[in-house]
Amino acid sequence: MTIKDVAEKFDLTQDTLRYYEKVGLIPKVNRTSGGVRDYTEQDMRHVEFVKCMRQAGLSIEVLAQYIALYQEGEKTASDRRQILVDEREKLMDRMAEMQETLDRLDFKINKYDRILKGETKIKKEDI
Amino acid sequence: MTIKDVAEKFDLTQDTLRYYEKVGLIPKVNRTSGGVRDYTEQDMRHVEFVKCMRQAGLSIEVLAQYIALYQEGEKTASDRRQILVDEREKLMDRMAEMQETLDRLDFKINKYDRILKGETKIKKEDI
DNA sequence: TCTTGACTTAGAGTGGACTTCACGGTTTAC
DNA sequence: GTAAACCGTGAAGTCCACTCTAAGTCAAGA
Repeated sequence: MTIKDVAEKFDLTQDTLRYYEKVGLIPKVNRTSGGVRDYTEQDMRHVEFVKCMRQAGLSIEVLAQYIALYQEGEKTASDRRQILVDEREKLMDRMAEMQETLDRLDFKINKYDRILKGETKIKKEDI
Repeated sequence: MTIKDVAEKFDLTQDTLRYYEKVGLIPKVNRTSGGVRDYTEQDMRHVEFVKCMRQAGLSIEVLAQYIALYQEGEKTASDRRQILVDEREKLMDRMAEMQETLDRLDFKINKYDRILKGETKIKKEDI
C-alpha cells in the first residue's frame, strides 16, 4: 500500500505518516525500487496502534520508546509492560478529571436551561 | 489575595495567571495602589473554573469567548449555553476515544502478564 | 537608608507535534 | 512520450499554551 492509501485509510496526512516514521513511531517502511514507501499489513497495524494511542494523549516520546523496545525483541517484555501500566495510570487520571469537568458542564447546562425557561435568574457568582 | 497565594492555591504559576488574564480567561484583576494584583473571591472562582476546563482540554480560545459573553451579561445566556453544549459533546467524544485506548491497554497489559508468566509467546504481529 | 524579595511590564523564547517549502525524482493515464 | 499527479528529502515554519527575560517599581525589615 502506498502512503496515500494509508493516509486515507487512517485519516492521517502523508506528512504525519512520514513524520511518525522519522521519529520512530513506525518502523522503517520498505520501499519500491524507485524509493517509494510500500506499507505492509504489519506496518498498518503499527499505524493503527499509534493513531489510537496518540488520540488518547500518549506522547510521541513514550510511544517511540515503546516501539524501540518492541524492536529489541522478547527480552524487553517487562519494560514494555511497565510503560503500558504507567500510561494506563495517566490515562485514568486524565479521564477522571474529564469526568469531573463533564459533570460540571452538565450542571451548568442545566442551569442555563432553567435560566432560559425563566425559572431562575443568573447569579453574579455563577461563571 | 496576591498572585503568589492564588498560584499556590490552584497550583498554577504566576506567569500562567498573568497570561490567563491577558488573554481574557480571567477578567481584569483589581490592583492595589502600587499596581499589585489583588484577587477577590469572584476572581478565584474564575481561576478555578478555567483551571478545571483547561484540564479537560477546552481551548483558551473557546474559554475566552465564553468569558467575554459572560461579561456582556444576561442577554448572552443562550450563546453561552451553546458553547457549553458543543464543548460537552467534544469532551464526550474524547472520553470515548480514551476509553477505547484504555480497554486496549488493559488487554495488552494482560497479554504481557501472561507472556511474563510463560503462559503465552509473543506473536510478531502484536505491537 | 539600604537591602531583599516579590511584584510589574512587554516582548522574546520554548516544547510538542506536526506542517510547509523548495525542489527534484517517479508513476500513471492517455 | 509527455503531462499530471504523486512521492522523496531536509530544513524551516507554524500553532498552541505557556514560560522566561530584562529592566524596572514597591513594601517591609535590619
